[in-house]
Amino acid sequence: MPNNPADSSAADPSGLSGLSDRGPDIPPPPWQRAPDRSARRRREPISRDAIVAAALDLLDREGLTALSMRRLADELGTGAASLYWHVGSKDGLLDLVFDEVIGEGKVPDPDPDRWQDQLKQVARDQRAASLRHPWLVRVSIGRIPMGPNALRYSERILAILRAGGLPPHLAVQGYLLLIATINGFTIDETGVDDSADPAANTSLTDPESRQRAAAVARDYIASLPVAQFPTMTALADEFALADPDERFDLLIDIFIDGLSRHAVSSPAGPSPTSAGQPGVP
Amino acid sequence: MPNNPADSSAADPSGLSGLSDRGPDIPPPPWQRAPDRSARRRREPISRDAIVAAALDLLDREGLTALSMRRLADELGTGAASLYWHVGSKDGLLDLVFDEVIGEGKVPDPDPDRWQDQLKQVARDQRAASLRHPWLVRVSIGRIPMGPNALRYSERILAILRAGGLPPHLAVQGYLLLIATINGFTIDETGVDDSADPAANTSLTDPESRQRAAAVARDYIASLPVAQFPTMTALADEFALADPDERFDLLIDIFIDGLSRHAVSSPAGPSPTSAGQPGVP
DNA sequence: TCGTCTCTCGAACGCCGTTCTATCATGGAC
DNA sequence: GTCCATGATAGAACGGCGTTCGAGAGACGA
Repeated sequence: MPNNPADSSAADPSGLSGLSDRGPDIPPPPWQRAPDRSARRRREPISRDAIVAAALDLLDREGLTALSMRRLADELGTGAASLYWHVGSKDGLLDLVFDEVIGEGKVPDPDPDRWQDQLKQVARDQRAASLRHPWLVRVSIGRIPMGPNALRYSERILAILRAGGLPPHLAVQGYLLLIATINGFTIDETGVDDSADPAANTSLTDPESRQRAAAVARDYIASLPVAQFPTMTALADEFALADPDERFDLLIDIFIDGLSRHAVSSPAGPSPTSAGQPGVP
Repeated sequence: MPNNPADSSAADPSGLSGLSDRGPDIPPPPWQRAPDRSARRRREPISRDAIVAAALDLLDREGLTALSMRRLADELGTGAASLYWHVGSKDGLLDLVFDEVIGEGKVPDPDPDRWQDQLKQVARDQRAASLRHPWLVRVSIGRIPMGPNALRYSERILAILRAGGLPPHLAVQGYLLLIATINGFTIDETGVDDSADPAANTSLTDPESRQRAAAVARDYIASLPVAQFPTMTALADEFALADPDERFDLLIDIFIDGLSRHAVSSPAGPSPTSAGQPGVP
């Protein structure tokens, strides 16, 4: 009789479910741990939200390359196969994680007089989020943002563009281009990969190591043959002085100013109420 | 050529790599074929250029996911381990492939009166190259372009910017932003991945399937609750009409026009000969 | 002839995403 | 109280990946 019926009520209440390990009364060998199942069993059923939260945590802690289904399952104290019941695939999981992070972004209610400043602030916030989660842009690459949070996000940005007087066509084009422009800037700002292991995420946050890397690049460019690279060698210092914050501000200034000038010269009716939508004045 | 990348430093943390199976002097059993080695031996030594060419061919034919070291070695009639003697790593190989493709791009000699048109043409050419090689932008992501062709490419673009009268700082910033902007646009234009297998690369080239995908997106957006998404539902048709060519032209118009206006309002001396470089008038 | 150097490559290591399948726990139907 | 459908877990395996190791083949100068 393999199990004591008195104390095993939690583990095996049916009593003799007996089978699995063949012989009727041969106890399972000690080296293959069949028991203790009750300890971890019914730990509490992992939920899809818990998986997404753990994935987000793991991504922020160790970066994109550290996220594997096995590793994530370990983090949750379960097996990799269990995750597939909840999220379908790794790509599906990344869909959920992406939409979760997009939900962090706050977009203000449209103010027609300040639409350009509002857009610039949205752009800065988006870049800040991408620096906070260096894996974000890379995850977003092949992904059409159609989660609920992404839709809300798009809705509010488009509302700002329409409130600013941009005609429908230019509003949509401008929105798509704004996102693409921000991503294009941020994607090579977020380095090769991620924090790796020992808080070595120096390429982004630490200004000193960035300074050092810039100096190396400058020295290399300056060392090129002048006859073949007259312009670059003359501009070598400028490569070292490149400040990402300043460059990003320059980019969105160029973009939003240019977009607004295209707006006034657009032939389409500038009245934003042409579509009869209630939320946009 | 003394560039053997194998430095043979300790790569086995467990230490005990030597063991597994083989005995000291047991001859190989006849059923495991040691011979016929002479038949394929000295086929002709594969070169680094041949590897790069084969990788480029494989990428263009079947896309980024199809490129693995094993697959590429098969393509060359050799073993995967052989490639590592020539290219060091897959990443090193991608460096070479990337620089090879960058070398395709032709940048005109600077014409001070036409610098904006010249830059726009460079941008269009770069986008065309990224559509011709849909894997290009994805390969370029974590990669600092420092190969010989990339340096020549940068030199010529910077020469155009300087010839246009942009001060040194703005020329470098504008160059970096131009590349980032083009990449940001092209990266989500080149789809999820690649041609996969049966000439199914419909997402980019075939206008009909793109039309159909746009119609699906429009219908989905139009089906959203109007109360929650007043702006998006009103603009649903615009999402279907989005023409990438037109959108790209709009983007570089906005960018180059904005850059040129920043140039004239810049405090730095606009004389392009201030650095004493011979190649730029 | 010998030794050294360049180059090839089968085998293995440790990872990956994913699937199969056996199993357990639970709760409603009878 | 018993039975069964269902939700959920997870070990084992499959095929593939990048990379390394070590044995060896050929070329070539001494």
